Amino acid sequence: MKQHIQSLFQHAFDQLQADNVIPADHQAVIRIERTKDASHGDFACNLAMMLAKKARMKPRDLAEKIIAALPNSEAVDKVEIAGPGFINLFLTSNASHSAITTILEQKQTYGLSQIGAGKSVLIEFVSANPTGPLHVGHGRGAAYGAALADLLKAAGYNVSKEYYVNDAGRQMDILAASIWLRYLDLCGESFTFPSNGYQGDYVWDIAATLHRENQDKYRHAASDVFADVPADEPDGGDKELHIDGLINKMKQLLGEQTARDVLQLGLDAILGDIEHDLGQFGVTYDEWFSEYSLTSNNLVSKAIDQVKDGGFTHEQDGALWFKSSDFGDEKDRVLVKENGALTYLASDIAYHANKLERGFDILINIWGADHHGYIARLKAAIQALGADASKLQVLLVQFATLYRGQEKLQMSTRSGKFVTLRELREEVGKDAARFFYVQRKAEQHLDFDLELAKSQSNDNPVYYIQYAHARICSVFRELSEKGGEWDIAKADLNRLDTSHEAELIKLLSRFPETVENAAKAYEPHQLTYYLRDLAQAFHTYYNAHKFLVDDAELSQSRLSLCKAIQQVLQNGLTIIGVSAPEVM
RNA sequence: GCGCCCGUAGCUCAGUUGGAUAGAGCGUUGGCCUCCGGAGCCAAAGGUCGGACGUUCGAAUCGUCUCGGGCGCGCCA
Repeated sequence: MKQHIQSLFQHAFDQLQADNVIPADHQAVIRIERTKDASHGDFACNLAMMLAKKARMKPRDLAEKIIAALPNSEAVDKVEIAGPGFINLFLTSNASHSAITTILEQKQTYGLSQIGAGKSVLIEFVSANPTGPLHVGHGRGAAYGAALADLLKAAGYNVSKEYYVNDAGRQMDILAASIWLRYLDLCGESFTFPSNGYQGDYVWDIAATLHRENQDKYRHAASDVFADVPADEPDGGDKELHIDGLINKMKQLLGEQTARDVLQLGLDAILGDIEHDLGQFGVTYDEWFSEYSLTSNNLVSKAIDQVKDGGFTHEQDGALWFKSSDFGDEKDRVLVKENGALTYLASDIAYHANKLERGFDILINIWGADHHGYIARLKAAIQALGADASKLQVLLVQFATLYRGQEKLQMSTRSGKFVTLRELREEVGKDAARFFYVQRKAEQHLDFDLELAKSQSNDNPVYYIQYAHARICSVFRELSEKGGEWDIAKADLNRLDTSHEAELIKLLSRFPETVENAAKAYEPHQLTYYLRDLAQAFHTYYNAHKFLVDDAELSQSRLSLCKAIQQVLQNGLTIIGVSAPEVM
């Protein structure tokens, strides 16, 4: 409908240019807006005010000429000039009601858009180190990423979701060493666990598996393991040197391959746990991309060579540097350390080279806000690889602060209260968690109140919206219990003439635009506000009018409207990963 | 010190990309049918959009400066 209106104005604009009212070379973007106030009609256009200067006319005079040039349309009831020169359009009731029939015909596909047709997007999100279970801090990235993916799909994009698994590097070695040490403990060795090792219970669980499957096969005397290893921090040494010494000793005593096997066992267990957790959270991936696969296939050194061949590196202090400052980064970054080891950036460049090779049109990375300093160097890398920096969109998600009512929860591992995403889900439920995480714009700090998320009242927007859906379902249950049946053929939508109904129909017709705007801006939160508005309008309607009335034509008309509302609530909730229950 | 994000009602936040009288929820106050689900509805009160200057027909929105809060500035990942 909006497009139809726009084409009318475009026609008028062309006409006025032909008549030399507006300079022929002038280009104008015609914007049609929804009105806020019903007295301003359904749509408004500010074209007259935009062009007044060019046409050397008063806005209101120009508006009259524009209106005179507007082609006739069956959808438009009347046109008015208002305020400083707005042109307001009022739709005919038939045109308004067409939204209902459209929704009932298109069902689940109502609201889908084609603005992304033919474009492919890779969304990488969460990508937490597989060294332990997911934290509530990861939840926001998970909920936002999944909702954004579904939103972009709804807008017609071809979307792939990916989790980058950091299964190479020092953190993984520390995990492997932690598992092996716990295993040695289970074998009966006694020693002090390193202060920098992973202390969580899940490490014990993995060690127990290792012990169950291999008995004492990988056992070495603690005295051998700790011989010549630098002292730990509590003993006056350095915790980093201590753990590195233990890692080296593990590789030496077990051999590289066996050490990798231990690592792999831990990795599989933890990653399996993460995948299961996210699955329960309604978040799934198309690809789990292994960082280790990059190194083992030599892709990292290949990527470094590519950057080097482009002339974007230099050597200094025995290290190889990437001249990212050539592309606007504050300073250059190390790719290969003095000791020959690769930096995280090096494998990240290889990873993004791989993403580019796979031919995506848009690469979206969702990161925690604390990583914003990293954006410039990665964008620099994209350019060094010969691609356009704008291809990479890094979306930052601010931190969420957990509250229990007034009480702010400390999310430290040590406090032991409420740390994992699983606990959050178990406490407040998937729907509430998903909704709360996406109801704020990503760049807003989020206060997540557990009490509110659990409360069953108007305070809680999730239940409020779901309740609207369930209520409609309940009306139809009541209808069939009374032996009635919904049949739109027996409806006359012109009977929907109350202000409540006009408001609802207007909201329903706005859904496709809302999806489009939210997708363009990467802002799923726009949907949460839309859904709340729609639910509220329905609850108001419900209290003001009865649907199951003796007047069959009226009753069928109202039921048709209800059915359309139910459909849109369902479509919207689905995009943000929240269920639309028939009973609550 | 430099960079990024945020400052809107007592609290938590929207604000259709520069439009008409700045909107919701919570909280406060007062109301609602023996009725299709009260997890609901109606109403009232509540504002110098952090501040200043600028851009123009028009600014919460754009620009400069300034104040306040969060985060980041490793040969860590």
